[in-house]
Amino acid sequence: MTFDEKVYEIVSKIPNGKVMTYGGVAEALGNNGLARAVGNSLNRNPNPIKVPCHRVIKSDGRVGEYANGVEKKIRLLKGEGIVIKNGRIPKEHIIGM
DNA sequence: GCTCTGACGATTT
DNA sequence: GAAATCGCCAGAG
Repeated sequence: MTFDEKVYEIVSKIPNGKVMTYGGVAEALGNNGLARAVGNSLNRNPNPIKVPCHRVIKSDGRVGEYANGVEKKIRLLKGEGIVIKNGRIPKEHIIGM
């Protein structure tokens, strides 16, 4: 299992209507501050269907970036019931806090 | 094996 | 609150 595989596994475990920070995914992997590496793996986005990469946001609550387009990412999140305020997501939606 | 680069994080000013 | 700085790990050249 490569690093990317682990990332996809964690991200695919995120329930509908909830989101997780890059740092949160990193912690779930067993490491702590490798948020960049997590986002990097998602950036290659090998399987955008299996892995809801749009449910992964920054620790600040902002959606961060998206290979498909930030606007698209926000739209998907809103479509799942996520409430975005001023481009930021309430921590209530974030898992692991 | 070294050196960038990157969907980031936390601290400090 | 916003901008700048340093640190972080993984992949590509």
